[in-house]
Amino acid sequence: MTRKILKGWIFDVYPVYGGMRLWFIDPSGQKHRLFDSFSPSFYVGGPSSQLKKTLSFISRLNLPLRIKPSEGIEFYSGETIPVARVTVFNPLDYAKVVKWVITLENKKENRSLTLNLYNCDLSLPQLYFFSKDLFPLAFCEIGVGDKGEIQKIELMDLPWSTDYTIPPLSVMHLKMEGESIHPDQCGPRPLEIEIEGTTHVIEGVSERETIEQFNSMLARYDPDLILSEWGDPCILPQLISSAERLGLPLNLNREPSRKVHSRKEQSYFSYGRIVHKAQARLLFGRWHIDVCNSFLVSHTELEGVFEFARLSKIPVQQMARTSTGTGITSMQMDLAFQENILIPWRKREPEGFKSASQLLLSDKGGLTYTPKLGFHEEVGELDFASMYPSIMVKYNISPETINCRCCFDNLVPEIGHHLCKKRKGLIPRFLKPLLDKRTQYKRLMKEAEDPEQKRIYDERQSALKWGLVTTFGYQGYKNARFGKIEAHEAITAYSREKLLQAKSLVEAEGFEMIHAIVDSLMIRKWGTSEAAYEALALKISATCEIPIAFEGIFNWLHFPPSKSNPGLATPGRYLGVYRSGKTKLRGIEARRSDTPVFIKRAQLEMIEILSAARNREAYQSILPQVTDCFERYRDKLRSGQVPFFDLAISKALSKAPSEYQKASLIAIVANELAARGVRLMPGQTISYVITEMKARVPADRARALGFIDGAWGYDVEKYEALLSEALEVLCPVGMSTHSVRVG
DNA sequence: ACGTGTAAACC
DNA sequence: GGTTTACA
Repeated sequence: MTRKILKGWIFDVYPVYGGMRLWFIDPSGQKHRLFDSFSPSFYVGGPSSQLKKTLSFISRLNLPLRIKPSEGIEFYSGETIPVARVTVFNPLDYAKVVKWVITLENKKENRSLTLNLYNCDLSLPQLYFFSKDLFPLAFCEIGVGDKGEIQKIELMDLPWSTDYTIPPLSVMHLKMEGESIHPDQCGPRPLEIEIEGTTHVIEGVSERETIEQFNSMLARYDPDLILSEWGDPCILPQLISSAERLGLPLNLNREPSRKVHSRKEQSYFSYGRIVHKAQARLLFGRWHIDVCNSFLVSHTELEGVFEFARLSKIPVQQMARTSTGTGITSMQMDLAFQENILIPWRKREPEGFKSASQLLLSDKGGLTYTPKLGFHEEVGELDFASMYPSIMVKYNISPETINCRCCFDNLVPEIGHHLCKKRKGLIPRFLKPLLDKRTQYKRLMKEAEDPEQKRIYDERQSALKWGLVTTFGYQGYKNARFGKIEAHEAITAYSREKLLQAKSLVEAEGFEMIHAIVDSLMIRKWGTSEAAYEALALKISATCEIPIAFEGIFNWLHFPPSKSNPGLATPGRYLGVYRSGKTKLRGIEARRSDTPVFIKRAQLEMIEILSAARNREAYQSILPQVTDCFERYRDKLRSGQVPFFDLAISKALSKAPSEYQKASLIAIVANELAARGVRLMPGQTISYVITEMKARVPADRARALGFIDGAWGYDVEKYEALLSEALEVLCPVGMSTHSVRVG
């Protein structure tokens, strides 16, 4: 038996008969199709008579499996309990066996006899990576037999490493020609493929030729990654169905004889909001990532997906399409797995009893103050860094440590909960290295000289930030595997205490509060130096026992009046410029996803002009320049020459088009699209241009971006009004004489 | 398979 | 005043 030694990266892993297919890429970019034997296990616990019956049933299933007495740590109690370990020899049988046990359980009438299942609802790649201590994109050395069977894997990499490398990937970019509009929501356009710096447009040819050209492109370049725009909901399904119809092969997969895996689209209701997940097309031995169908790609680029895949041990294609919540849950499950903690199948712990007075106190969330209205100079900002995760680590907040059976004296402020002092919780143990890794990336980012390296570190730290934020959110989510509402309440209770402590400290030092919200303070004492702020931050950190950082001093900071209550400012809508020249924008048009790019561009340009102002007088004297800028944009609008794409407003549907009661613009356009045969699911985003806001016939008020043509014009007056609003937030009361009113 | 509260814009 | 969407 010849034996080859390979060095390289784990690229893709999925179950095949008797084990896992493992695709490996070596430093020269060569791909290796390997096999690793693997038999996944799950655990069953519960009353022994019940357990015996169930186990004797599954042993009669006629599937190769082994049942062995074993033990594991129960998550909530921390006690070691006896369980039966069921090992399924063929991974392809695994889901079947688990399902049998679950259906058997559901048939039981007597609920008190219900069995507990553990480690049973993980995906096979996750189970494989957890049990073999490997992870996606891990660099390792592999001993391979002559049939591609893996004999030995030596890991030369760690998920917690910050200086890892990514294999050399050949990337094919796949999209429809032109602007990035959902292909279902516009007319037909030719396919555009870009690879190795060349762009190919497949245009004006038959379906057959399209498939043939696409196949030859795949054969010629053999890409590792197909990076598409709308590949999940449109391009791949169309290619696949034409190939099927014409009886042609379509070699999207590297694994021969495997069909492309399809996941159906779905809309689901989650806490009063409809979320839409587009259908997905996943490949075997090759990655397909739709940049329009990935939260992580759109917020952190590919580096964030790689970082998350390595830490969560979820394969790259799946990670790109899943939520950060699923990612962090997988990281937590991995930690539990390594410590022999049994991973609960479903959350069964009922919420602890809460009295009415507790209810009033505990459900308050973070503190929010009403900011001081208007224009301010010399305001300093202090932010608690990763406040919620720091609190969870510092106070040992975790579902199994909150209201433990032992430490009744270790009370959470305000609310009646207490926390364990004896056992370190899973969540803090998971968070500590995550917080540290993000700190490291932020430091590396500052030190890096190469801008490309800087970008990579920035994307990775930003991915970890999403992980940290979600960990807090998940504590309050009723179906979270490792979450508990009481833990959520404890975190916000501590956060309020910290902010109040910080507030009274700065006020005692003679600072005036301009604004404070959750983890951030904006304060002023005329003439305070940066060094004095740094000293103040140290003092607060010492008192509060969690780190607060000095962010900078604002040359100016403006809280515009609320539109519904002009006497008050709103906490979520402001803009300012630090002495460093950096701007901070919150809640204004330029930050909103439903603002047309034309308006965004105009507002950002006006803010850019204002960012030169160092104080009130300068701001006031620059305002005429802003007015000039505004007029330039206004004239462009009036000329009628602004492209529709720049005027498009994008919004998410909250219901099916026919269910809208009011003829809002989004309802009008959703119905227009539906009439054109576009299938729209709640949660999907649509884009439209306002054609005539006051048209008597609702259908004339707005048109879908993808179907609007030169016969239509846009509503100049309406867009001018939007532009004026974008200007207005920049004009503080008392300085407004320079602003131009349009009407 | 992410929370609650709030603002704002429209019909 | 109700409905709808978006943001922190």
